Amino acid sequence: MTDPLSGPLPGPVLLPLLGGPPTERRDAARNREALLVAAEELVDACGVDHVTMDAVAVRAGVGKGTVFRRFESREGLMAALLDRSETVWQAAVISGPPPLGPGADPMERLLAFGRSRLETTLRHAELIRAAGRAGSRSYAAWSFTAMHVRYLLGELDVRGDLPVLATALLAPLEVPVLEQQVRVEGFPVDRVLAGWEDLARRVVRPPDA
Amino acid sequence: MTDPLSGPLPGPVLLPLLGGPPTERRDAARNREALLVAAEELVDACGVDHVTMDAVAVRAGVGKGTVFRRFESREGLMAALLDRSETVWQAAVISGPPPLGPGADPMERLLAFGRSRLETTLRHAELIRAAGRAGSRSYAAWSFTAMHVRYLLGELDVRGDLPVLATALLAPLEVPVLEQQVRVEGFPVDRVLAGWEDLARRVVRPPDA
DNA sequence: AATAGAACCGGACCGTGGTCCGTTTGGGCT
DNA sequence: AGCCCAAACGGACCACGGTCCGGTTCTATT
Repeated sequence: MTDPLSGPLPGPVLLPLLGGPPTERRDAARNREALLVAAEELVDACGVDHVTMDAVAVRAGVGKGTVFRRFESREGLMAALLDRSETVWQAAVISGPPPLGPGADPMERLLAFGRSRLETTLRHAELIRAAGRAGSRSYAAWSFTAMHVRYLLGELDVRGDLPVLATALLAPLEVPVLEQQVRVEGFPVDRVLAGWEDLARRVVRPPDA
Repeated sequence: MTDPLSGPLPGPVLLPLLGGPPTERRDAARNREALLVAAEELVDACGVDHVTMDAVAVRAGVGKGTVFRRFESREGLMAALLDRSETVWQAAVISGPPPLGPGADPMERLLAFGRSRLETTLRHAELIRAAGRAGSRSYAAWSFTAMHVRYLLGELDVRGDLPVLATALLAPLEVPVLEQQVRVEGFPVDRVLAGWEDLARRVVRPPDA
C-alpha cells in the first residue's frame, strides 16, 4: 500500500479533475474493475447466461452485496460490460475513418452505419439481451444511434418527422428482429443487410417531385 | 361422477375429431382452463409482473408442478394468455370488416393494419414483455403479421425482398421500440403512428420511373 | 496523529422460477 | 365391473437474483 512510487505524490489527487459523482473511493474503484474483469472472463468462458452473480463475486474476491452495490442488478452488470465495446464503436462513428466516420457523403455514411450496427448487434446479441432495458439500451446507446441517424437524414434533406423516421430505421437492427430473421427464418446476414439498405434508400429517396 | 346426463352417451368420444396431440385427459383440460382463468384474474388484479407461479397454482387449486407441466415456464403461461386476444385480433384481420379486414384496397388495409397493430401492442405491452420469446412471439403471432404485410406489399406491386421489407415495416411496432418513443421520449401515440404511416408510404411508393 | 463519520464491504437471508419423483387418477381393454 | 399403465398430479427441493444490516475501511477535519 505504501508504494514508494506513489508515495512522493501529494497523497490523493484532490482536484475533481473530471466530473462524475463526487469521488469514488479507491477500494471501490478497484473492486469495480475487478468485477468487470471477472465478469468478462466468466462470460467468454461459460457464455453469458451461465454466469451467476455469485460466481462473479467469488472470482473477483468480493462479497455478493458489493456486486449489487456497484451495478444495481444483473442487467446493470451486463450493461456495464456492454458499454465498453459500445464506447469504442461510438468513437469510430464520431471520429473514425470514413465511410463510418466523418468524411464520406451522408448516404455512404448511412449505409456504412447500418452494416456496422448490424454486425455489432449480432456479435453482442447475448449480452444485449441479458442487459435488458438497463444501462446501454436505456438512453445511453439508443439515444446516440438515434441522434446520429437523425443527423444523417437531415444532411440528406429528408423531409418529415426525423426523430420518428430515424427510429423506424433503427428498429429493424434490434436484437429480437435480427434474431428472428437470421436464427429462426434462416435468412443469410447479407440478405438482411441488403434489405435494410433497400429500406434506407426508400426512406431517403425524395418524394416524386 | 356417474352423472346420469352423461351416462347415456357411449362413453368417451373415441373419434379423434380434430387433430392435436393424441388426446388430452379430461382433468388435464380442466386444469389448463382453471389455470388460464386464475392467471387472467390475477393479472388484472395485481398487474402482470406481480403474479407469481405459486399464486396461480394456489388459486387454480393445483400443485405448482402442474402449472409448469402445462405451460413450460412463466413465459409460456403468459404467452398462452396472450394467444387468446391475439387470436381474435387475427380473426379480425383475416375476415373482419374493412379496412382492417378484406374489402378495402391494399394501401388502406396496410395503414389500418399499422394503426391496429400499434394499439394492440401498446395495450398488451406488459404481457408481451412477460411472454418473452416464448409462444406467441416465437413464430405464432410474428409469422402471421409478417405474412400478412408481405401479402399486402405484394398486392401493392412493391418490388424487392418482400419478406425482409415486411419485417422492416413490422419492427417499429415492436414493444421495446414503441415504449422507447412513447414512455421514454414522450412522443404522443399519434405522432408515432403518423411516422409509421409515412414510413409505409415511402416503402410502398414506386421507384421514380 | 487522532477522530468522527460516511462510504463501503460481506455474507446470511428471502422470494420466486424451475425441477424431481413418489403417488394418484383417468380411461381403454378384457 | 375390474385391471393396468400411461399420463397427470403435487409439493418438497434447489439455484439464483436481490436485500439487509452489522462490522470494517477510507477520507476529511482538527
